[in-house]
Amino acid sequence: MAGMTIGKLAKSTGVGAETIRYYERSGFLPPPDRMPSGYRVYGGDAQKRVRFIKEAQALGFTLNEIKELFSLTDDPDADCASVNARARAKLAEINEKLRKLKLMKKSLERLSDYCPADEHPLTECSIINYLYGKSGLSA
Amino acid sequence: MAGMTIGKLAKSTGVGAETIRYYERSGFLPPPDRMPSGYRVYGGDAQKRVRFIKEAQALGFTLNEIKELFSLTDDPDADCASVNARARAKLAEINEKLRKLKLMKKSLERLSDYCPADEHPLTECSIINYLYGKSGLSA
DNA sequence: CTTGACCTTGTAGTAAGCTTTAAGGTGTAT
DNA sequence: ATACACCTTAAAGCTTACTACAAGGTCAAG
Repeated sequence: MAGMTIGKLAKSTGVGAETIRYYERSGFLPPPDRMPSGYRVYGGDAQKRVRFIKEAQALGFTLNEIKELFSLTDDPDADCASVNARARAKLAEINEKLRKLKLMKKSLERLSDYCPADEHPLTECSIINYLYGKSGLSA
Repeated sequence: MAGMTIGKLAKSTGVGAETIRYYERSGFLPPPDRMPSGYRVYGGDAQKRVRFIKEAQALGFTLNEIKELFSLTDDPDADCASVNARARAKLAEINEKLRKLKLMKKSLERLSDYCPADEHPLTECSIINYLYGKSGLSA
């Protein structure tokens, strides 16, 4: 597990080596040890941290929010409740996105179902007319 | 309705004047007439076009897709079916986003419900442990 | 010892949709 | 005639999460 180069870490975590360097540059990963040649050397901790990032991203957290989660894990006063609050805040965001997407879906479905989808000219297309504000075509 | 300056058009459509200029620069709005001073002058067509953009954005279309819709309305051979195809393609995209967000939501809800959300130290936090890949809890 | 894969740095580009800045000209109300 | 809001331009900046150079140094295999 010890002594990975950046390429091995990248492969073992499913990201590109450039991404690892980007994470380091941006403060999402701590600067690793170096070989005499200057090559970065990573241990298991780095692997865990990258996996943490990937899992959190899959839950919808941005990199900056993930940095906050890391800060929490470094804070001896932080507790479960503070992490849970972030999870619930993210959940609220996701629910809001879901709400908006469902509205889009409904409108699009209604428009699409109503549209005959044949060779009607666009002046008679209910979708186009809707987009123009339902009051007729000008262009 | 005739003879609006950019500020009036912006106000009447709910966007900023800079946004109007940006739309023009990027080819989403045609270049308007000018007053002798160089001020842009807009009529009702511009208003309709901006509203079209806003409505289409609310349905999830990107500006480039909206430009395509405008091209269709300028194409005498375009018919209802070609517009409907775009609406259905957008619908498919939205459904895919909905699917992913619902997965996130489910995972987050499970993690958050399982977390005691009290003063437990983070080493015992099920959310953090899940993110580190240590937990028996599956998302 | 040579080949080729891998590593280093810094810089810049990508997507999308604006927003801001700087430096200056115009229209109108008092 | 003097404020003051509004207009003009080109260009850069913002956000997020990378991705792609360019120019060079290093390591392992054969």
